[in-house]
Amino acid sequence: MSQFGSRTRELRERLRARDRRYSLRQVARRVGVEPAYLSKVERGAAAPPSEATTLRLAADLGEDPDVYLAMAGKVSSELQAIIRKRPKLFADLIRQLRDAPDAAIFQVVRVVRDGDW
Amino acid sequence: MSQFGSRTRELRERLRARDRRYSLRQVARRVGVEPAYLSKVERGAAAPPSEATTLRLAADLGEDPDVYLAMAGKVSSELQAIIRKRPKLFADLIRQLRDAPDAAIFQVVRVVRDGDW
DNA sequence: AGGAGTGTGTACTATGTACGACACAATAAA
DNA sequence: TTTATTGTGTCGTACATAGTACACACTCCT
Repeated sequence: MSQFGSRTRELRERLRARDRRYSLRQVARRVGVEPAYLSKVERGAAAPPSEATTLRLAADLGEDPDVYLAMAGKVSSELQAIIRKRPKLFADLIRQLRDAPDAAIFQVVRVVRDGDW
Repeated sequence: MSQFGSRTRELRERLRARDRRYSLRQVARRVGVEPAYLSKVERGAAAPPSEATTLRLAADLGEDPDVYLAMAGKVSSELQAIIRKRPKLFADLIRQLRDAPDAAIFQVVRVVRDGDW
């Protein structure tokens, strides 16, 4: 539904063209799941894996963890913990930025990072 | 563990002192759960309720939804959806603000809201 | 030709989530 | 003093999550 599976397969096959170590079975072994399970996930016959498994998969395929979690329909529990510490502040901020253009958000990140404000 | 239960009981009893309609049973009825269940939740014998139930409870007790969800160890699925649409941007931003003082975050909210940037 | 490696179908399962149903004793209201 | 209301103890359960185990047919080396 969120194309997590097909995207994973696409990515893996792309890597596989250059490196035979990216067969479904070998990826499954490195990631620590059964091949049959990964197969089902890639075909969308099973829901995206848990956060932990998704992260190991992202690492193996060289993908960004947050983006990959998002495709799996999740938000990193680490980020959630940060939000939960100051729920009101972060909730307001995030809703405020819901419709802001990418560039605007990026600028906020930069301003905060450079900390001269 | 996150004192969701005891806080709920405390709040409810405070309201009850002024308004008899805040008995455990009547709150449970309005919120749409069984009294036995709410009792267990308040005593910490059951985990905090689902997001939907937590929100109805917060509304009945006049509490902030985001703060109440946070006490329940959750982050609103609405906020999660916003983050998932632009995971990289929001993940960076939130991590960037993890250690920022409250006032700083609040100022970011204000700057964004007033939109003169 | 034979073995290694490949993806997949079917069946099963352990753990967690989120409650409901009912009965009970204690207290408060009429 | 009935009657109603309150909080709670015990038991059960429907559904989702996150997978495992095994067998099977196919393909690729060598």
